[in-house]
Amino acid sequence: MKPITVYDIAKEANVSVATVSRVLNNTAPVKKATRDRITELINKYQFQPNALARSLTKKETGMIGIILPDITNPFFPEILAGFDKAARSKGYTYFLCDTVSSNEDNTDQYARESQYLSLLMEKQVDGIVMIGGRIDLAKPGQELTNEVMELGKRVPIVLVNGNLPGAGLTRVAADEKLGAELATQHLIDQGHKEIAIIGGFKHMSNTIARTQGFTRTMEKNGLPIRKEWMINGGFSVRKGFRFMEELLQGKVRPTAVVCVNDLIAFGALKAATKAGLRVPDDLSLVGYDDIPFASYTSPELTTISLKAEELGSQAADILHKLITKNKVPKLTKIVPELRIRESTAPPASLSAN
Amino acid sequence: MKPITVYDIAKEANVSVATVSRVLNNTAPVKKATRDRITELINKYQFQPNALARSLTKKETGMIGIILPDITNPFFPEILAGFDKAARSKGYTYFLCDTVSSNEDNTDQYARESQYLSLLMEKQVDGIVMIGGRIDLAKPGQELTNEVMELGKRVPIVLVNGNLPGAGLTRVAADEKLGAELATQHLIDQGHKEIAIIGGFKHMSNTIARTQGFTRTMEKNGLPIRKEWMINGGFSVRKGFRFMEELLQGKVRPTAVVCVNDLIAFGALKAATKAGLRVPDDLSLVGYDDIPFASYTSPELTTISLKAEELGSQAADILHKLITKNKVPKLTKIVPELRIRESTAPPASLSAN
DNA sequence: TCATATACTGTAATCGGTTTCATAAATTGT
DNA sequence: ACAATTTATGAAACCGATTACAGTATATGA
Repeated sequence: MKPITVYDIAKEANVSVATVSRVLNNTAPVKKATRDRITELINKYQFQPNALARSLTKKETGMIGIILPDITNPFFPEILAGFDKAARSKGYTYFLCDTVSSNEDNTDQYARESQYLSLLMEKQVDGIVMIGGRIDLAKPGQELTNEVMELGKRVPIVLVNGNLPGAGLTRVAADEKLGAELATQHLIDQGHKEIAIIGGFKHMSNTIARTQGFTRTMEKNGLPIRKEWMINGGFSVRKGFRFMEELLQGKVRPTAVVCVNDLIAFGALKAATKAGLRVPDDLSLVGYDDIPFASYTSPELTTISLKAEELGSQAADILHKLITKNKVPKLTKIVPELRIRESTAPPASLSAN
Repeated sequence: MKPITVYDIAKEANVSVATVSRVLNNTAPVKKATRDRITELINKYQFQPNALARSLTKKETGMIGIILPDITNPFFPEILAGFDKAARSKGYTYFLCDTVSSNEDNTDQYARESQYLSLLMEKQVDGIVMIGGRIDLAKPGQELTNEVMELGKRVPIVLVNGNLPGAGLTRVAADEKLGAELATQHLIDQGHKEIAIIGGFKHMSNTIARTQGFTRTMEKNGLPIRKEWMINGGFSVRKGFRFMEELLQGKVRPTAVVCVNDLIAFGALKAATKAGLRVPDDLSLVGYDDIPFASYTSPELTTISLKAEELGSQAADILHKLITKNKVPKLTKIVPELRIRESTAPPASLSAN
């Protein structure tokens, strides 16, 4: 029951393997009669050339690797969907490498990235996409940077929504700061003055950028920023719940809060609801990321779309260009969009007027 | 800048490639001095053996393929997380093959499955996992069945949550009917008598099983089933919204509804909320799947956990056994669990008593 | 008609490993 | 001290394709 090979086909067709290979790849003219005879055999035996053997000589595998933190976080499947579509249309298949969700102790995400990186090299992938993880760090360790940088010399790498300062790698990224500015300005435009921002980790670049966008917009509008209204320490619904509780315990309460991501916003929504507040009547909430679930809640969540699909498809396009030795910009910025839904409204003080 | 090979190492170490291979795989004794010399060179050059070449002779790649409909549907990432963990611990890397989310016209999901199937064969994967798609059909076409069945003879295949009757393939599946029974009985236990069921497609096996569980439980409890309270035609939030609207327009309204999946439940929740109903006070809702979001809404959704992670990890374990020629049961059933949260309560008529 | 392309095909090398077989060297047992 | 193992290593075949090179047959042109 051995799988059949070009040799089997060649023998039965009374030609050499070279000729079989020629009709397989249409790489040189073959007499019609011969070609027909061969194609017929190929169909008869459902012959499929062994991709390993082919890749070994061709030095290209049509495989790429995508490394991301946690497929269970709904933001990533969105990116992946965009990536998948674009990658496939170009003939690539990809390995999914999740560095967190399969990790019980959660302690060595970066080690896991390294493992995957070298695994992918062994598998001879044509390119690698990295999303999140070490590239999300505000100040990644130099070793980590070097490791990826070295690899970048051997195989095309695209960084999505992150950076390794100094590594000089090609990136595709949402304009995080702009997104936060959009969110904050939207609240201000509605009349809010007492605005808080919650969620994220202060050692992560996206948190920093988003916070910066918030701060800058507040300042630009001459609004005060209260330190106790800037809470971080996580990205989860549970954390969002806690942060909001904390906010609600304060003597003065904000009338609106910018959440560093949608999950935090959901947690905040729950906490607010539980405390008897009505969103958006008593409190406005803006999320960030626009995961699909954002439009499933009631009220539907006003949020910032990072256009995850586009992020993914751009990553694939750019990686492809890199692989085919085309020139690409060092940084492709995706501009985020405000998605106004139901969780934001003018503050009660205003509507009471 | 060519990548270095065993030959390079061999030459510099003054040994033959065979010896290098030996220390690489620990497959035969090598004199300590020689071994040290070689390992040192391996480290020096950061040598990584080419997996293509290795796989070509070894006839095993350590790669598996996982085919699923839509990574954007939060149920699948859960499965994937479980799968990932188990698969990796056994040394596998996997190709993610999404048959829907990257598909604009959505018309040829099955064709896509076929393409992926043959692609995976070319890539010489050690095994394949299929989730959803054609295996979810109540009565899949014979051609589809045959195709997969034939493939099953050449490479191990595990079907997750689905079936191809007659193909005799190994399966891992949640007990769909039991899940629906649990959900329905829970509502009945709370005192509900007027119960509807919404969502799904009646040509799909899971919908059929879930509906059957519902029907059977209602009958067992001597409760009537109204035909107009059984609505299907989709799995999305949008559809759930519509179905619930439809339900609410009827002269008689149910006091509880079983939703064929969580997304439908979210839609139903929105529609109910919009109509001024309070869940669970005025209406109880049970979901199905227990996707992560289920506990993010308020009220949190009572639902049936199919234990997606376990489904995934079992699939990986079983596939591994198949690959390593171990015996496995034809069908591994995962028993679902009722997760009681906040969307169910006794009907108003009762609490009014 | 003869020189020159062009069409068609085969031989053998190659990709980068693993593995069988053979052989030499070092141990062991008695 | 010598046969019998065991250790250590190399030469070469092999996995299943692609492809450079070479050669023959046919076609085209002057």
